[in-house]
Amino acid sequence: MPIPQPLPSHHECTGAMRSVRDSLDLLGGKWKLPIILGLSGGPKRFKQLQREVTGITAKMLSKELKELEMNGLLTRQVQADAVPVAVTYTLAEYGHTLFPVIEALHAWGQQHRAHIMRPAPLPAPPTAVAEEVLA
Amino acid sequence: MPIPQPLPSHHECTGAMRSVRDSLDLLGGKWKLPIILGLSGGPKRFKQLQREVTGITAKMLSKELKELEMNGLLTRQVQADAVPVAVTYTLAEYGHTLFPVIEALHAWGQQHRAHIMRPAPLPAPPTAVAEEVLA
DNA sequence: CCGTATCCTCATCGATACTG
DNA sequence: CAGTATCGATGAGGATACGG
Repeated sequence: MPIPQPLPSHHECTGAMRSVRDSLDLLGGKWKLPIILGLSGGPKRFKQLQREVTGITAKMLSKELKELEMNGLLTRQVQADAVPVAVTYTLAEYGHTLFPVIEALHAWGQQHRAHIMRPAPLPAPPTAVAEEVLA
Repeated sequence: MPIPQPLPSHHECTGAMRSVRDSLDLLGGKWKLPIILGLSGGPKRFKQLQREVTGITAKMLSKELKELEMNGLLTRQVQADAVPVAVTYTLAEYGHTLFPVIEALHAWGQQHRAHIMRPAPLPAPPTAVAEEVLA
């Protein structure tokens, strides 16, 4: 089964906003990022992934994986010969292009939490800390 | 009225994810970014902003502005002497720290839309195009 | 003009049970 | 193991009307 790609049109958005909304649609929701982060540690089976992404139900995991696959962010391999069937999910090359985005969100979020706790005049702008995050 | 800052605990998230969720909570939803983008063009009045952010209702605009103010991203000035009252919203210095994040979302979203249309092997990674976006 | 109050709809997400 | 089916809760967001 090839990968169809439904994209919300966001016809109401003017150019710049549309791209931002596209990203948010894909990364938003409760589980997309946790799943991607989980897979960034290497290919995983369904159940394995469910254990890693704490709290997610089979229904949600299945649904989210389907969406991520449709967008080319991960690939799905079935070993039909095994009993019971084994399915492996792998973060696609293309999925790696999300890392800068995730890193930006991570850096700002981290900085913001500190900012809220002790409102300093001008806290240092976000710096690169992505690598160990995704390790 | 000073600015209280409620922060969802995300106690279920392990370190890295929590920061990402913090950011997504703040930028997620339908209107946060459009409002910030709208204010990036300079201070605006309530009605003015509502016209700029097409489709938003007074209720949502009011609610979102309150949240953004609580997080220190914008400031609210009231000219009580004017009739009728005039209220001006300004993107705070701190709000500017979001630009790199917005830029990352914008760049990836733009790249992704192209990627979906014509799946090239390795499209050029996101490049800097933030400044004119926010102009 | 600057909002708030009320009521409503709908998508998202969770719980549980079940199938191949 | 890898999901699907069904039902139900919750909250974001919209429509409309009204108050300061």
